Amino acid sequence: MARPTTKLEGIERAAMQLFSRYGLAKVTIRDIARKAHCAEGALYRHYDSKEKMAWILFSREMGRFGERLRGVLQGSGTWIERIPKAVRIFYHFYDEDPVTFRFILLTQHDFPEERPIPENVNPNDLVVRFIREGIETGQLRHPDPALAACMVLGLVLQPATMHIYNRLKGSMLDRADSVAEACMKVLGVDDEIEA
Amino acid sequence: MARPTTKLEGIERAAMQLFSRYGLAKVTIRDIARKAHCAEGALYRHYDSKEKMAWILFSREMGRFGERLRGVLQGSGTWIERIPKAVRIFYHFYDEDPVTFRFILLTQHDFPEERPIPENVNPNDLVVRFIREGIETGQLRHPDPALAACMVLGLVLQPATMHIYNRLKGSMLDRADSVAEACMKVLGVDDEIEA
DNA sequence: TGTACATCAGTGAACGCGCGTTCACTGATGTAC
DNA sequence: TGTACATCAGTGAACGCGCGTTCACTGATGTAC
Repeated sequence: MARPTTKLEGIERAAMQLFSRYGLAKVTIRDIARKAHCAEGALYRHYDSKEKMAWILFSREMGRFGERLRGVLQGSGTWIERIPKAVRIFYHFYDEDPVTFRFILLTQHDFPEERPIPENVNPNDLVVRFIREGIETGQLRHPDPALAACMVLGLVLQPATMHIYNRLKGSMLDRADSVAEACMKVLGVDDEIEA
Repeated sequence: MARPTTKLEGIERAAMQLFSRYGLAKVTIRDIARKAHCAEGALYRHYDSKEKMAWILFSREMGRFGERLRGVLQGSGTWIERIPKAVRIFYHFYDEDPVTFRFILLTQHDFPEERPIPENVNPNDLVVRFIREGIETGQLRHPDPALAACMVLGLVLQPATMHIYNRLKGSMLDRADSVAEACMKVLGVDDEIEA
């Protein structure tokens, strides 16, 4: 983590760190300003309000991650190969930038329904679409793609959540293959690589 | 849902409904009092503070659910049979009392570390213990019980979370067997009942 | 080059709203004798 | 049975703290001529 080069960068970094640790509601503008070493008013040179700032940060980071995930789920390689790749995207992100990952995970439910995550970066939608593709191309049979998507997503996210609360320790990326295998079992595309 | 018979009951019901919908931070004492048709001061005849009230409600409901889950996970029947039973406990609870379920799911991360869920009702701990039992009795081989527990728990909870946000509709209990099957696949105890 | 003006990020004291909480009071119920 | 007192849930106006936000001001940078 390089030192912030502009005030704005410092404000955003401080906000993400505090939000990811304490949640939107418990963090005040003064907290952010103090951590970013600037005046409270500085924040309002860049954002209309605390709530809008939080949303802008959230949607930007969620957007970036969603793009990466989409790149893999709709990318090259066979359909099955993309599953472990996708899990690795999640856990690589978690290991590399835990602050941002936790920020996304913790604050995702704090925004009202008027602020939905765009469909083409929403992980749940991306996974649903991926599973539909698997069904259409005959890689997979499943009566309920929406349910299958939730299950697989929960399978991947819950270990990360538990890592945040110290129930799991160490690298998440090291667990990616193990989790990916579980995903394939759930989807019923377990091709017995366990040799 | 019968009508509340005492003021306290009405306050608690109103609080749970509002908390489960908007989260702890966004609900005010006035909101609760208005919904419960009582004065704001009434709340303080029963609780020291808003925060303590929330914690008391949370730990009570989590405790009740944890007891039920423990009853199944440590109960009668073969080890494998307890898996679908446990999933049904979750989803039966969700269908029967969505307000309480959502309240637990939504507010679980709002309490500081000084207020941990007791180990013998914490679902994650219960599942870890259940999986350890499976390993010890040779029903199951798994290198990492903590990880397996997270995965299975996520598998079960994420569909409920998605139901809250309207990505899934209808009965959750109807999906219990489907989800239980996925759990067994993840754990590697799939005994091909798919006849 | 120098002068005048515009722009804009940043400052931090001040503002004022909203919230959790308090408190003097009420009325109902229970208890002692 | 009646009287005196204690207890306690409930009331709602009032309090005051903490917070998001504002605003007059500063200093740096850019632009026109």
